Amino acid sequence: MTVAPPSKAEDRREQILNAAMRLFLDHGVQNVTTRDIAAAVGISQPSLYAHFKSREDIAVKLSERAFEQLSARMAAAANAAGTPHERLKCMGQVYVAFGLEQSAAYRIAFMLEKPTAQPSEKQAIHESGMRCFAILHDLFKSVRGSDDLKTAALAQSTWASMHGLVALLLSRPEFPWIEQEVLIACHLEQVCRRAFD
Amino acid sequence: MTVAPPSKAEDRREQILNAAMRLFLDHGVQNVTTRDIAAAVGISQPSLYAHFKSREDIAVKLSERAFEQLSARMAAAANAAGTPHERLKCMGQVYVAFGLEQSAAYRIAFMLEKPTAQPSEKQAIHESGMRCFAILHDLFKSVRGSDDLKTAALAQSTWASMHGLVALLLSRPEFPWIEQEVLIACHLEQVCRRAFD
DNA sequence: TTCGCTACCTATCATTGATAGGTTGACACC
DNA sequence: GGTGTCAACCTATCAATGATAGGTAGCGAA
Repeated sequence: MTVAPPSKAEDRREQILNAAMRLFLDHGVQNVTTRDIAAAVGISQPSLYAHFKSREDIAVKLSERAFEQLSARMAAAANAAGTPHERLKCMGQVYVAFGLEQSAAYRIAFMLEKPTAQPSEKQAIHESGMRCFAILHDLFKSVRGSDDLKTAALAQSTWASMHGLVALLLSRPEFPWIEQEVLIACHLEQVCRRAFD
Repeated sequence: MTVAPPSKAEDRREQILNAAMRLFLDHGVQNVTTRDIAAAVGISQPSLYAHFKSREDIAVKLSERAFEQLSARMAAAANAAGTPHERLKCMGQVYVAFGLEQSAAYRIAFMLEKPTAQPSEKQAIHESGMRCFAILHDLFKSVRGSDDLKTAALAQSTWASMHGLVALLLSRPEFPWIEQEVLIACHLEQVCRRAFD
């Protein structure tokens, strides 16, 4: 039967994704070639195309996978105990920590210029991000008890502030930042204060 | 005398920069080739290398030039009349407007992954950005009357929030944003409120 | 004229992402 | 056993791209 062929192909796919993620993290998404990835896996470069449609496809799949983790962590923060203010702050901590840890995935999702952006691939990564934002938006809707323009504006503004810190820390590591933990704590405090007003 | 040779070379350099900026804005920084730029100017592709060290060098020069404009606009906002809160808000408006208008330069400066980042080129763009941040930082220092850790934290946090909005609007144009002007106004209001506390 | 310099050009690389087409080995079926 | 089929992989090769090598037309000064 063809019920459950835990095919070697699926294993290879995992190997490729793992190797690519490691290389992306170590050398930057833009500085890793398909030949690098293939060599890390131990196969020829064209063999990658038996498992993925393109180089970008590998990156997109990695990003989707990472965003499922982020969704889960954000949902946990949203459903945690505590005041809405505390939950929002927790969500912010989770978001920033995710961006810094999974920097390659975060870059792919939010910081890379769209190539020609095939609707299909872009759509997938877009929906991953949408699910994450929806969790934040829902928190604002439940706290404010409505879904008006102001609520959407506050949620989008809050997201922008969270993203800004992650994006700057990733793209300008040489900047004379104050101690990172202090900066993150201060930023989240500023962002969350009166966030729902 | 070699006093003032308003050489044709300098004109060509300007032509190249102008053509490159237009192409970067129209098609995205990553989707423009050196051949595209050369064709737009009407010269051969290798001739570009008589005026610029590399493709990235063109991008860096464009970015530096744009950041001088930004510095000037931010300085004007900092020295304008009004309360510190008003001046900060004005600076935010200037910053966001700049990022959206000069999106190619903004991307080059803040949103592109560093290649191997030659110290020389990276240094130049880094200093351009530093000068802009210094204007923001000075406003915080003068308002708070000190230059302690908290002051630096607030200034860096504020910058991150500003950057976040620009970066997200540029990188996710397909997101269902509320009306842009409303979002920007709301975001600046949130960021500037109690910014100095 | 002849030097030398500027601003170009054509020809050509090496590196990439991607495709074409063939080969191997395992398994099913007669 | 022979034979077909299929997945997984390979080598060879493209086209596009950034960058270099080396030559040349024009022009002003000695």
